[in-house]
Amino acid sequence: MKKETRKDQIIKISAKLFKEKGYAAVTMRDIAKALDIKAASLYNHISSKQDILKIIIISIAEEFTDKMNTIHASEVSCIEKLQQIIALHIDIAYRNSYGMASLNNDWMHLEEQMEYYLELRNSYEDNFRSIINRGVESREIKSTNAEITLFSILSTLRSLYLWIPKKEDLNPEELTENLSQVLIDGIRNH
Amino acid sequence: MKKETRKDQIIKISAKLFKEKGYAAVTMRDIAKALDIKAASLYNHISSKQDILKIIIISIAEEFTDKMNTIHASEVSCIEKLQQIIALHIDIAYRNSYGMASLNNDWMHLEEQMEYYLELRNSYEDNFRSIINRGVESREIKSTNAEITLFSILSTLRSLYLWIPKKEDLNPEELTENLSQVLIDGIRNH
DNA sequence: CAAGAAAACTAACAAGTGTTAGTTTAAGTA
DNA sequence: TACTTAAACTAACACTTGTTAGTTTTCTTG
Repeated sequence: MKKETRKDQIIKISAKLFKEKGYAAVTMRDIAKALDIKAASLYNHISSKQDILKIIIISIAEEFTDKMNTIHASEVSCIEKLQQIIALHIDIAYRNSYGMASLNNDWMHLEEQMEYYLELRNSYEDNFRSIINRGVESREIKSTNAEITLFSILSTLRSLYLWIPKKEDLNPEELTENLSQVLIDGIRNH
Repeated sequence: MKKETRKDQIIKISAKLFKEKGYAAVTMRDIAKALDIKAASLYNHISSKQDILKIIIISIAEEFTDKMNTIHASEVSCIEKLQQIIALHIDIAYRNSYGMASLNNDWMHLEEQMEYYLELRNSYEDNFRSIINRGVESREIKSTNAEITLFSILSTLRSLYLWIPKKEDLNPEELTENLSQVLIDGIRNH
């Protein structure tokens, strides 16, 4: 375990500030003040404000895309794949809830990397859609409009970063279990 | 039906720009350019940039809170109340998807009105929670962690604004029907 | 300890920010 | 037509923005 470099600290504190106020509203002087240094000193470690955003967003997006590829390729039932996707989102949201905020809300401020980001995101969503469609074919999943199914699950998972930091009493395993229940089998009592 | 004033146009185009880039990244000159006038001319109609944001957010928040009060007080089953809430979100997202973006993402840039906004939001959420808890007591709703149930439904509904503009083929009634199905009874085929 | 590198500093820049003051033009009314 | 008001304009303001240049301090290592 390498120790935390100054650059790591900058990324971390920036992600926190970006979550609180959004990328555009955070200034280099805000970031510097949070680390108790001057704004110009940041440039010994990062090359621009854009650079900070890029590092935050692309690393998470790549992790999602990689792990989704693994899940998509694995030989388990569709329902089990969905459970693994839910666990993946919960895991990342626990480890990096600040970064998740930027991924969701600040990606439009990427410049050169925007295209690459959108490729990663589309790849992720295509795999997700493919899993659901496969599930409908094999009759594991109801044949309600598959896009609605995808939308509903994905928007819940994408919002986890807002919710997890407030509920520290719940451990990831329990949350994965309960959330899978709710998303897959609904809330109505029979 | 009063005709659209210049102020209405400013609010509308601002909401659109706020959705695309976020409140902080949109300048008064951006808004003016979209209306083909100069930035200073905006001040004949609104008193500040803050003022625009306040008008966008508070009007929607009040509508949600009002209508939620009505639903909460009505004499129908909990499941029916949930369906009405889903219909309410879909209705507003269809009518004002730009404003919904600001409500979700830019509320932290409210200043004097932030406190009031948070009151409205808390009132809304408390009513929502109360409906779910009532449903658990009456055994209409599963007794899985009620906070997870609330979170899951609410985050799907809050994301509708992102999704509705892309799926114009689907009408509101059909969407309400299908989304209720997914959120209440889940996606697993039995 | 000496030397080189890493990381902080001060000072400044050019561009862009929200907003105001004062003026001109267009629209509506008597 | 004359008058009033609404809504546009130009010009400027004080301040903030991301970033660079050049310098000094602190840390690391032989």
